[in-house]
Amino acid sequence: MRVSQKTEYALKTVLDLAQHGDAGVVSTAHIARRQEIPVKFLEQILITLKNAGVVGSRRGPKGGYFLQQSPAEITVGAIVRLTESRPALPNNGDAAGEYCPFAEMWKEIEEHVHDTLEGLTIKEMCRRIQERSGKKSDAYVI
Amino acid sequence: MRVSQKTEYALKTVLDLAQHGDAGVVSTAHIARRQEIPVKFLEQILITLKNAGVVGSRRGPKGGYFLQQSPAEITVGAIVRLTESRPALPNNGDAAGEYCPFAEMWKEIEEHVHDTLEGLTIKEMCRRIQERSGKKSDAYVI
DNA sequence: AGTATTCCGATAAAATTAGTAGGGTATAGT
DNA sequence: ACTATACCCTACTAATTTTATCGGAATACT
Repeated sequence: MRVSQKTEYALKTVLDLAQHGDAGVVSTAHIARRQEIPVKFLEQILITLKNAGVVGSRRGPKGGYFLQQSPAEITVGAIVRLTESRPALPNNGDAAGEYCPFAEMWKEIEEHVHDTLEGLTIKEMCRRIQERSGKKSDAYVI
Repeated sequence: MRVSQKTEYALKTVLDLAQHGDAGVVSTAHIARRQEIPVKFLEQILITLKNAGVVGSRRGPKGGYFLQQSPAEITVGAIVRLTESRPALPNNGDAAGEYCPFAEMWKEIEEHVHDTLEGLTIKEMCRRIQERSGKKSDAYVI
C-alpha cells in the first residue's frame, strides 16, 4: 500500500507553482532544483498536469509553467488521480459468484481516502506551511 | 496506492481456515483450490502466517494448517502488516529542514487505514458472509 | 540567427511483485 | 521399516511497475 514517487513529485510541483508563481511563470529547472526532482522526470509530470488542465505553459526563453486553476480549486485528490492511474485497490471482485467481504472493506477504505484527498486543496496546503513558519517566527520573537 | 495480491491471498487464506477448519486441519491443496491461489505461492504465505503465530501446522498425511488464534482475536490489520511489509506511505520526511504538508496528510490517512483494519476481525468477516448468505436464503424462503 | 525553454516519444535501468522449481523433513498408515 | 502425504525452505525466474534517461523537435524571445 504505497503512493508513488511520481505522485509525491506532482504534488510538490503544484505546491511549488502556487508558492512561486506569483509573478508569471516558473521554469522546470527552478522547480526541479527546489523540490529535488530529476529534471527529465519532472518534464513528464508537468506535461501530464498540463494535459489535465491543471497548469499552463509558455515556451521559449522566459517561458515556464503556471497554475491554470486557483489553488483553492485544485484538490490533492485531483492530482493524485492523475498520477496514480492504476486501480487503487484490488477489484478482486466476487470471483465465481462468491461474496468476498474484503472487497467491500477495501472499497470503504478507498472511499474514505478519496474523500479526504478531495477535501484538501492546494490552498489549504499553502496555509499549513504559512501556519508552520508563523509559529517558528513567534518562537524567535519571544 | 495498492494492496498486493499476496495480502489478498493471505486474508483469504485465514478466512478459509476460519470457515473450514472446524474439524482439525486444512491442507494447502484445499485452500489453494477453493481460493484460487497458486499452490507454491500459498505455501510461502502460510509459512509467513505460521512464523507470525497466526496459524499452526501438522505435518504428514492428514496434516495441514489451523488457526492458532481465535477469529475474534485476529484482525485484518495484523495480516496486512505481515504481508505488506514495506513502508506504507512515503516517509519523504522534511528534506533539508523543509516542512512538507503532504507528509502530515499521508500520515493521517495511514493512521485511519490502520485503525480501520485493526478494528476488523476475521470473525467479523465471517459474520458478514453469514449475513449475506442469510439474506440470500430469505429470498428463496419467500 | 541564436538561445532558452517547453514538448514528445522511445528506451533503459532499477525495484517490486508474482509465481516456479526442486528438494528437504516430519509423520501417519500400512 | 516403507511409503505416501503434506509441510518446510531456499533459491531462482518472469512479469510488471516505477523511475528515470536520452535525443531531439517545436516554439518563442532577444
